[in-house]
Amino acid sequence: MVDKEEYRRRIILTASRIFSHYGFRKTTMDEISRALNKGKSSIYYYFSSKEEIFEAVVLYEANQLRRQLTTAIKEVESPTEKLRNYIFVRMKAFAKLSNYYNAVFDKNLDHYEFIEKIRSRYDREELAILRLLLYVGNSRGVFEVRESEYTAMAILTMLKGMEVPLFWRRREIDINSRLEAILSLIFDGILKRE
Amino acid sequence: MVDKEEYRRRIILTASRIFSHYGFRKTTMDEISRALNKGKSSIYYYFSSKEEIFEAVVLYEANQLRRQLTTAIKEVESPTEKLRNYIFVRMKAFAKLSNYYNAVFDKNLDHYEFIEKIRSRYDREELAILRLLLYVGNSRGVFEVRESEYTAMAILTMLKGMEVPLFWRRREIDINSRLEAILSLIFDGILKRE
DNA sequence: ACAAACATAGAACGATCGGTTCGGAAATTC
DNA sequence: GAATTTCCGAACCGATCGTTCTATGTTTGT
Repeated sequence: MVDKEEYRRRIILTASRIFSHYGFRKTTMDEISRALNKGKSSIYYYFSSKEEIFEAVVLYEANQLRRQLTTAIKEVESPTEKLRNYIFVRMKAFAKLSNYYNAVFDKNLDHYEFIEKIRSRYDREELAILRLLLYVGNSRGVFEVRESEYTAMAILTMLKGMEVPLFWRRREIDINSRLEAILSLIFDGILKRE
Repeated sequence: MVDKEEYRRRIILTASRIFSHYGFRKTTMDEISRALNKGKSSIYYYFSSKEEIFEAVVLYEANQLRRQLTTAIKEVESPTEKLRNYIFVRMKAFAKLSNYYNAVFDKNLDHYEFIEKIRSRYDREELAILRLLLYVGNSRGVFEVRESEYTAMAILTMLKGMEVPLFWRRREIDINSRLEAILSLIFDGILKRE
């Protein structure tokens, strides 16, 4: 292999697929290596442990989500639609981002530290984005928000509140209608009534 | 618990859900019992081993499929639609019936005997149904088949041939278009051209 | 009320599994 | 052809998992 970094990427992609299906615990190094047509011990040349692979996978997926979110915002113009897109993409993504939850809810995996680190960094980013969206909408006269910081936090709290039940409920319809409900709630409390 | 048989059923249902997600090997007795809010060893009062549970699950799902197929045939009138329905339901069901394949393709599970038994019985049933469909279509002048027995076997062989790749390919579109292709092939070779 | 049966579960056990290490063999680079 | 990179089989060992055993609670029949 010419580029070591490229091969690490391949491992991350493959491991991600298996992790997302079986979770951290049930995924074995043997499976990962077999999926890559390599010997089990060869993986250790690129990653020093199974956990390190998992960390890389979670980080990778977090970055994926970040990109999805920013493009979703840029896609539309009006602040209303930006916020709407943001929430939709976020929720849909989290519904798929099962690795994350497999790890968080696997009580036997008590090494959350790095996940907590990613999560808290992520929270700050999300908060900043939401505040920006609110601020722009405010100055354009579309929103009417006094304290953008706390409103952003309130919205984020709502979104987070939706994450856990999202994990249990399977029906797509349910997710969509719940999203619509949340959205209409947020907008009715936010939109300037003329 | 009043009815022991009822509780066996509950175990089968729960185990089926877990097996179909994780496969035979990765599913632990502990998980099954936890999902039932019971102690691990309590399960052994109803089933004598993990394999016995799995056998019951496979049998249960096979019966489920049988029912689906017969109702799918009864739903429509014309022989063409009957055959069409039959093949569609069969393929869709097999795509979902992952337990079966998890077992068959898990090379470490070398106790196929009971699966082979179910399978061969199933083959005979399917063959009989297909022959009947062809026979009825024939006598109604919709099909033109000389040897319904061998034609039925040929169709069954085609269907079986589709099962394995079905297991690897993920895209729904692909399955559908392949199904259509198979169907049009079968019908063009079967339908009486006037 | 009290056996007999039914139902449950905690503890322990032996076998297997699975993550990791290590030494060295291929393959590639210089 | 030496040096470096990449790969892997074998082995280690702690954890895991299916199963058994024993004991305790719970229902049923009389």
